[in-house]
Amino acid sequence: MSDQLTIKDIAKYCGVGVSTVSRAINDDPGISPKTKERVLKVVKKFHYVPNNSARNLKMQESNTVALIVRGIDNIFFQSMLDGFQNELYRNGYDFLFHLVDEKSNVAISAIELAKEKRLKGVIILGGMMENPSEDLEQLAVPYVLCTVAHSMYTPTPNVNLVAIDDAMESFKAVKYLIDKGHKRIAIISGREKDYAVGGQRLRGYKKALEGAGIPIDDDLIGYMREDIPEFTTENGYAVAKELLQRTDFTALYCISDMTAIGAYKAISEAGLSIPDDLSVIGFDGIDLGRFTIPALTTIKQPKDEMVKSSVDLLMKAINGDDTPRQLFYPASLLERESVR
Amino acid sequence: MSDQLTIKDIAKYCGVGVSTVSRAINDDPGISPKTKERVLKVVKKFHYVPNNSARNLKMQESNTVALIVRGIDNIFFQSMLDGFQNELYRNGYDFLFHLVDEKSNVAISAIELAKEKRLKGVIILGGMMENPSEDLEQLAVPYVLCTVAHSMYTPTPNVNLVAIDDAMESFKAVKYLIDKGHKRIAIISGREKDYAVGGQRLRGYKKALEGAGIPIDDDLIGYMREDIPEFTTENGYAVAKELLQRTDFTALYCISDMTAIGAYKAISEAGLSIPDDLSVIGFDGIDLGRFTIPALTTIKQPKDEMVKSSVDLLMKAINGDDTPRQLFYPASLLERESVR
DNA sequence: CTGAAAGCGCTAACAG
DNA sequence: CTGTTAGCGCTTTCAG
Repeated sequence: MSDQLTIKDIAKYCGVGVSTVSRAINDDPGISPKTKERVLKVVKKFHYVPNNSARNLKMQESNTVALIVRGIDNIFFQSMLDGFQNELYRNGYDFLFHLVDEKSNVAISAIELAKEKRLKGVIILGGMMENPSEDLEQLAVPYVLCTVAHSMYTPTPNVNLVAIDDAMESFKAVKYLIDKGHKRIAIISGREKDYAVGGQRLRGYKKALEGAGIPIDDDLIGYMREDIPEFTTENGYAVAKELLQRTDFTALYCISDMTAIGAYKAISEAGLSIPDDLSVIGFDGIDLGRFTIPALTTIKQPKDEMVKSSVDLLMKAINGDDTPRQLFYPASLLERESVR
Repeated sequence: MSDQLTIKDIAKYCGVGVSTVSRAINDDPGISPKTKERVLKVVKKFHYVPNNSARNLKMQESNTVALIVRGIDNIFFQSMLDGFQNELYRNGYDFLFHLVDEKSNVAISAIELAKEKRLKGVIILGGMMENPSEDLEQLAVPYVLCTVAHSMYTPTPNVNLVAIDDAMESFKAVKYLIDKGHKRIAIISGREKDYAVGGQRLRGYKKALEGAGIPIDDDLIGYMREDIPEFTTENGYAVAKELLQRTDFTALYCISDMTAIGAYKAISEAGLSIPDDLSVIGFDGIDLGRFTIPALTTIKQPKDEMVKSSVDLLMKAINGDDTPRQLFYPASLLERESVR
């Protein structure tokens, strides 16, 4: 717990100027190997590390792209992190992961961070943004929104966007169930007031039912409980339990894999078996779904492609291409063992 | 994508000095309400956000404590995040979560971050540190290590430490199995070269067996595969499968709950049933374990207490108490349904 | 109550 | 090759 070392201290100790120290630690070619070695030895000896605030402040630009995520609990997003990091590295950029807490405003965090770190670009992952181009107007660097939801009736915003069509994919899931002969299909949807991802997926559910001439029964619609974190196993368990007590059905559509895993438990406790008594389909395609018993049939989001093309879009934008693009990727039906 | 606004721009636009703007945005009392309002209106109008690098550089101190974690994949650590954040807020500190990637050195990241952000304190969560007090010598602020492992034979380091006794708790798990009458008990351990958490837990396993006069059979020891991320469901699945093919046993001890979940799958695929044919016990006590079928019996780490006392220790240290303490918490056996 | 000016620690001209 | 110095954007004395 010694006092804070600065570049000056190192310079003084070595009997050189601060710029020489700076050159040494930054691999600047304009320094003699001897001096460099001498300086670096001292740096190491005292474990000197430069102050990044000073560095960031001075540097006109960095080589860093930040990935900003709100809330860590989403396991689907977590599984994309590595991909982003690698893809960015591959493109020669440093990667900065920045978590913003649930209460904070993502847009403002992004703007702050961009200034602070002189970012080259920003990728925002997940969450919901009503007016991206407006909220992010002060974001002075290129950015792309990856699976950022906007509310149902907002026209596609004028920004770089990578996403899936939640309503359509949801439709696909339910259609699949219908094609399998199911008529009474329950859903574990998002929160009742969710007009973003949850709302869209619920919309797809209703559309599929209507398309097949099956009347919508409100008893079959379960909304995630407000008193339990969203999209969690626990919430899925609680809602499935309610559903099971309230009414009958032969298939259950869970708008996220994690909630489906909770539903498994409720179903098992009800003495029912999957898929013999009840079919279950999930959404997301997380790895865990391979290991549930039975393995979870689900709608798999093409996360690798989404990661890759998010980065590609950002690279384009960084390199001066200022036409924003909206890329919607098709998800795929992953048939495993939970539907019959 | 306008140009970067600085405090000067705002000052100029308002026709005031920069210090006045600074006072306005920092709620400094020494400013007339009128001017303040006028300035803030302009700030809002242009969506001005100050540059944190400049701010951090200038500020002599912050009010921030950082939580540093290496690698996000550990679901057990994830479940502690919220607790840390709340506990720190409750103590009046800002919370900064900082993720360092697998390749980087946690100690250096901590030192850098402390300088950059003028941190008040640091909590390091998880990972492994051979010589904490040495590696962190340049960390100029108080810190505590929470569940940071050190290798088997290192004496307890002279730092603030909150942890469980991995070997002892592991012993407890295996002892429980033995008391239930099991003699052939397999283990899914960490990587073969893991001398930290994995090694300790393996040690506890061996000790329990020896204590009961059961000879150790290397065939019963499964090491996590090197080609699959550690402590994952996938790894648990792969190792359990190998174990099942290689030998017979009536109980399986998995040193992490996530790997146990993978083992469930392998066991199911082998046509065996839990706990009738095979008992399984995990380690960690993650929420998911409640929802597996059958619910997972496990050793539950007292994470809430560990979080709270990590923060307490840090508060003490920040307030001048410079006696480092090592707190080892007892874990508890959580009997659910997977052992018989 | 307000503005001018110093300086946080660093990098990058620039001059030697 | 090396040292001196300006200045990144901000907060904070210090005068007014």
